[in-house]
Amino acid sequence: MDEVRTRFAPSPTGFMHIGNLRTCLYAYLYAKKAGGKFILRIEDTDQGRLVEGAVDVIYRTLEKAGIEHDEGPDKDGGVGPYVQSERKNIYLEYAKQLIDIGGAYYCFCTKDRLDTLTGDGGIKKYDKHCLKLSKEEIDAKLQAGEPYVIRQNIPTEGVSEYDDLVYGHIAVPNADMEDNILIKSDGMPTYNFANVVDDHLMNITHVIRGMEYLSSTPKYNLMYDAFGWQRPTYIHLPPIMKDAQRKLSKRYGDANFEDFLAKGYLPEAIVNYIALLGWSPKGNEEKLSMAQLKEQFGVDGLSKSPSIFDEPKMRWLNGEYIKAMTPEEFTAVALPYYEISDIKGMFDYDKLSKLLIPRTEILSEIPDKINFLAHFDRFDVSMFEHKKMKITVPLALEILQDVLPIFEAQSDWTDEALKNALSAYAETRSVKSGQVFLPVRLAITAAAVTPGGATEIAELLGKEESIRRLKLSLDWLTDSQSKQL
RNA sequence: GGCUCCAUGGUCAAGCGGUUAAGACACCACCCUUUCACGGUGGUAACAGGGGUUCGAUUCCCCUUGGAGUCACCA
Repeated sequence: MDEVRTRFAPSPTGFMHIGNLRTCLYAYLYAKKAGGKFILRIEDTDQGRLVEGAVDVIYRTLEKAGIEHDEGPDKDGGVGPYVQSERKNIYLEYAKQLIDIGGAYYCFCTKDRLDTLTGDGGIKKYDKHCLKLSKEEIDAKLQAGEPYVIRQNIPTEGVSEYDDLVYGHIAVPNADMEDNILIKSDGMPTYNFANVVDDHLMNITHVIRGMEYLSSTPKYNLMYDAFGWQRPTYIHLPPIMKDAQRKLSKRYGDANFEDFLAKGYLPEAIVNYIALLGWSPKGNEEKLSMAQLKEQFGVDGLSKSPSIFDEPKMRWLNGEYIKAMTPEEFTAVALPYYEISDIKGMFDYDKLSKLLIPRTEILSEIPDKINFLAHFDRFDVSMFEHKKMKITVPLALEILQDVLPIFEAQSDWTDEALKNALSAYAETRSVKSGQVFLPVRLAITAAAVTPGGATEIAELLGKEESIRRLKLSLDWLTDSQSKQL
C-alpha cells in the first residue's frame, strides 16, 4: 500500500475562510491518522485575482491552527514546485499530450461567437465547434498567432462513475458535462486541469475537498483515465452554512479565521469546533486536542449534509479551553485586553485572571468585565438594600463601621484570610455571613454586579485601596442617612 | 430548468431492522452561593410527508416536498 498523501490547495485570496480551514484540517487529520504526508500547494493560476501577501496569511493560519504541512513551497519534498504559477510549462506539456491522445483539442472561438451559443433552457454549452478543425487549419491558426485555449474533449454519450468515500457511488451522464477550458488564453491552466496534473505528479492518494466538485469529478477522472493514471480516492465534504439557505462565505464577513482570533477566540478552540462541524467522534467527549483529533479522526464520522455554523457553541467550547487554563496562561492571552482596558497596569494581572477564568468565554469580553475596577463613583445607597438577605441601609452602615477596624487590623491581605476574618465577625455579631459580605463587596466596588466576591476583590484591590474605598462608602452612607433625618 | 447530492429536537449530532431515539450547545427550573459566574440536578424539544419491502422500519427501496451544489478563460 502506498503512503497516504493528502493536500490542501488554497487560492491565495488574502484570508482563510472557516470552510477552507476545515477542509484543510480534515485533509491534515486524514493524512496524520494514516501516518502519511500532508502537502500544501498554492493554486494561483488566476492572474486576475492575485492578492499581495496572501500566501503569508495561509502560512500564518496553518501555524496558528497547529497544522503542519510536510511539503509545500517552503518545504520541498521533491515533487515541486508547489506553486501552480511556477508550473505553467508543465501543464502546457501535458495538455499537448492530452490533445495527441484525443482527450483535448485547441479552440480558437472568440468571445463573440461563444456569446451566440444558446442551449436548452437558455443554458449555454460549448458546441465542440473547434473539434472539427483539421490539423492543417489548426497549424495555420497557431502559426498566425491566433489566441487559443485548450478544451477537454468529453464524450457525448455514456455515463461516468466513481465512488466517493462519503457520498458513495456518483454517476453523471457525459452529455451533461461541458468541454471545459483546460488551458486559458494566457497559457495558464484552469483548476480543472491543474488539479489533475498536480495531484498526479505530487502522488496525492486522497483528494479531500468541498462537495462543489462532486459532479465535476467525473471530468477529472476522464483525464486520469486518458493519461493512464491511477485515479485518487475522493473524499468530498458538505459545506458549512451560515443558515439553512446560505453558505458561510466571506461575503457575509466574519467567517474568517483571523476575525475570530480578533474577537478573542483561541485557535485551539476554533479548530476543535470546526472539526466537529461535519464530523463526529465515536465517544461523547467534544473537547478534543489536536493530538486527540489526529487519533480519532476517520471518514466514517463524516457527515453528508451541510452543517450550520453555530457561534454560541464555539463560544462555549472556547470557555472550556479558558477554564482549563492556569492564571498565568490566561494572563498571557488576556494581556492585550488588559492593556486596552481602563485598569491597565493597576493590578496584579494573575490575580485578576483567577477571577476572570470561570467567567470568560471569549477574550474580548474582558474589558467590559473589569473596567469598573478602575472607577469608584458615588452610588445610590439603595443599592445596599437587599430584601431576601434582610439588609437595610442602616444595617449595612453599622456592619461596615465594624468592618473598617477589622480591615485596618488585618495583616494577611488574602482572599482566604479576609474571608475568615469577616466570617468570624459575622458569627460574633450573630448575622448571616452574606449580610456582611454583600455590603462589603458593594462598599469597595460601588458596583451591583462584579466578577468575584467581596474578599476576592479586596485582595485584588489591596489593603490600602480597599480601606480608602470603604471609608468613602461609609461617608456616603452616613451622609445619606443624616439627610433622611 | 438539466444534472449531482442531502433530509433525526432551534443548532451540532449518535443511530447503521427490534433502543424508554444517545450526547453537546442554547433555553427553562431547582440546588450551591457574598452579586455575577463556575459547578450540580432535572426539564422542554426530533426521526419532513406518502407509499412499499419486512413478523417488525428512524434505519432498506420508490414518489412527493424541502434544501444544497453545479452548469465560467473562479477555484
